[in-house]
Amino acid sequence: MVQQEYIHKIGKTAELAGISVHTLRMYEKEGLIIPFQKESKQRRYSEKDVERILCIRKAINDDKMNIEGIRRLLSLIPCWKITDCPENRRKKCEAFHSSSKPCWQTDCKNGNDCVNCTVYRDFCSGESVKNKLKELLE
Amino acid sequence: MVQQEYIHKIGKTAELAGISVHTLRMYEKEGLIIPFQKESKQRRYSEKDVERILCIRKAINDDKMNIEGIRRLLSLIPCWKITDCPENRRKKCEAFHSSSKPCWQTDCKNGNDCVNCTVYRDFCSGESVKNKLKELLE
DNA sequence: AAAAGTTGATAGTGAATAATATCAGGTTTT
DNA sequence: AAAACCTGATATTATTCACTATCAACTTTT
Repeated sequence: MVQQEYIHKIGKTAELAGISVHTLRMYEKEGLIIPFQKESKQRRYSEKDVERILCIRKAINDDKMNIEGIRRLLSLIPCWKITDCPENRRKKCEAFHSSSKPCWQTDCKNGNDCVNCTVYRDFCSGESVKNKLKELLE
Repeated sequence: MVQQEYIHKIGKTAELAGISVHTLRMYEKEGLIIPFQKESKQRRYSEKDVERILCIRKAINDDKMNIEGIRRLLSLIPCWKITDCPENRRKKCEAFHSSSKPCWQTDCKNGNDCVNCTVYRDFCSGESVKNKLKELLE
């Protein structure tokens, strides 16, 4: 369905983002990005993914945050509110309780594919999270 | 009024927190803590301040966040909602717009003394911020 | 008057971090 | 069949980070 947006292979993506392939896989292991993966396990990235990677690099290189800090900041995204996660599901959901991992690194009980989930897709910086809070808190 | 709780001088506080006096002043310059200051400019710390310092040290030593990350995480506290900051005041307030500095490091238009403000006092970790978000988002 | 505090420098240290590189053995894509 | 990918190591690098230490000149507390 949305698969056609995932056009870049990892080598091209790394080139576009100005980093090495290894670093890209590292960001993934650290929970900062989720690529689309084909059945063959090969990764594919969209233009939006490239933007996200650049956003993360900005946080690291310009803002001087470390990866742990970025991950914990993203862990504050109120996924339960954004996805309207019902109370009984929240209770059991690691994502709701954790402040050390973003929801897409947990056992999120919302059946969505995180790659296409708005909670993952729409946030990569403190600014984007804060803006969402302003919206949600009226 | 609340001044009697600020009982420790900087040397004693550093000792209680297990760090050097210099590091304590560094945390202050970095925007992580605000000590009470007498007219003579000498700093005084409460027991709660000591706890806050230990909380910050936990984030650094155990969680491996860096100071920039902690500051930016604290910048997400929805001060405007907590203090019921009216719309016209928000507009002009740096704290409302910034995601790089906590409100107590900005020109917050709420006339409160930040040392005694709940926005400063009640939050020192991602967990405490997330818990507040849960409360405010119903 | 001595001890502890103040601001504002400057310098140094050890550990951690982000990132690159490379190897191996295998699979997928082109 | 060659190029690019995969997982999973290991090693190395340069930089940054948090922190300590020390100096100076001055002020406050005890």
